[in-house]
Amino acid sequence: MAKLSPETLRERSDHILDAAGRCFARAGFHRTTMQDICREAEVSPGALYIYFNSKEALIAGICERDRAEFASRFAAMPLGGDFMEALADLGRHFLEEPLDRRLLCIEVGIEATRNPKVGEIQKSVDDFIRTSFRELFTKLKDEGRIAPVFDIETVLDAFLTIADGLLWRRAVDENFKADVVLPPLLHAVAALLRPITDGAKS
Amino acid sequence: MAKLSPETLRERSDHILDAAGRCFARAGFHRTTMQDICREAEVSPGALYIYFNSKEALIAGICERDRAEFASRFAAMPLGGDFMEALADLGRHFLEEPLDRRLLCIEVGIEATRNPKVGEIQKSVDDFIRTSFRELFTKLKDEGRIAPVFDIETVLDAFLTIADGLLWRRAVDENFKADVVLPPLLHAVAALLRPITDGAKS
DNA sequence: GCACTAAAAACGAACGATCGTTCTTTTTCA
DNA sequence: TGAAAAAGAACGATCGTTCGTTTTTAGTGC
Repeated sequence: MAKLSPETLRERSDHILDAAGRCFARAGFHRTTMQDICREAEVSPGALYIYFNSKEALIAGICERDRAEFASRFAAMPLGGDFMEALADLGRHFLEEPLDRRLLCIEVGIEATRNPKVGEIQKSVDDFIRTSFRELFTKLKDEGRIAPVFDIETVLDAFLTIADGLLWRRAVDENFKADVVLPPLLHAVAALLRPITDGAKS
Repeated sequence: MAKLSPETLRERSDHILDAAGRCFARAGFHRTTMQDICREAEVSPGALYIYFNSKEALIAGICERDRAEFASRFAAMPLGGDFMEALADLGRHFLEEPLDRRLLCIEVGIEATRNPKVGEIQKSVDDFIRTSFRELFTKLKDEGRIAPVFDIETVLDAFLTIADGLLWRRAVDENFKADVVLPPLLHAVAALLRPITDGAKS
């Protein structure tokens, strides 16, 4: 008796995760202390350790949640109609995220190269994104709506590299302006995909 | 009397910096301990602190040296003749760096967002690179060798974002293959610059 | 060229601070 | 009221750094 309801448990765990996310984004994984997170979440160490039994678990938790959110947001993107316009929308949406999340994204990416557990989580997002775009590009090619000069896998590599450039720059460059870079980058991507408009070459 | 010659001092300081660089690349700035660096350099803490009086100084030293090396290497690049070929060379050269340096590059970039001293160093590299390419693109445009659709500054932003994508991916993606991504990315960059070949539009 | 010397360089045990984590106590709630 | 949840002082480990000691080194007189 006196066990908190699953919803309450989930609520408090999320609350701590939120606080941890802010701390990690602010100072990086290895410079934020457990005390920092406790202070940010207004929770005692004892309470924190009920929900996460190590700092590692907290990092993994952040990564996992970040992954899930990104995947679901990405999956909800409508890539059916005018796909170049949809890509632009995706880009804009992607670049409107708060600074917290931007830095966290980078932080996770680096941690993934050194922490196997985080590495696995990160890999699953990467695979998800790659697969999603591969399917899209393949479909578009099969339907004759694009005529890429390079094969799909190569175009995919280049496309994802450009996307990573945005990922990096939006986090690191304080003067970053989405509406400036997005048009030329979409132009560059169009050169890779070579979309067919009205059956005539562009 | 019995003071070491400036060359010897420089030698040993470089030796420590080398070791620190390897450690930092391996585990990141904030997870490598001074003991790690001492072990790697085969030097006692006391000796290390003669050459660098804090961990901060060591980080700044690494950044500074990295910056200088990159700048000089970049400045030595021949961008005179066929500039698309020169860009390809630059890219290949850039992507052949050892993994150590790749991860260090990313590490420095993040540290720059949180450590003012590193931030200044990083900014000076960024400015140098941006200025170099701005001058190149402006010259090419004035000479009628390129006909970009967007203005120079916008093209520059997009170009540097793509370059950052390479910077990130070559460090983080273990399956990264330079010879696969480089051709399509150069194709994309060409779409931005629109080089003029033999006076005819491509 | 060789002992001698004084200062610089290097050593490495040890310091205080702070880290992640635990544990005893107190509070909260079904 | 009894067990779960939260609190927060305290733990051992480890961090960056220091400091008393030893070793090395370049200059000196012979």
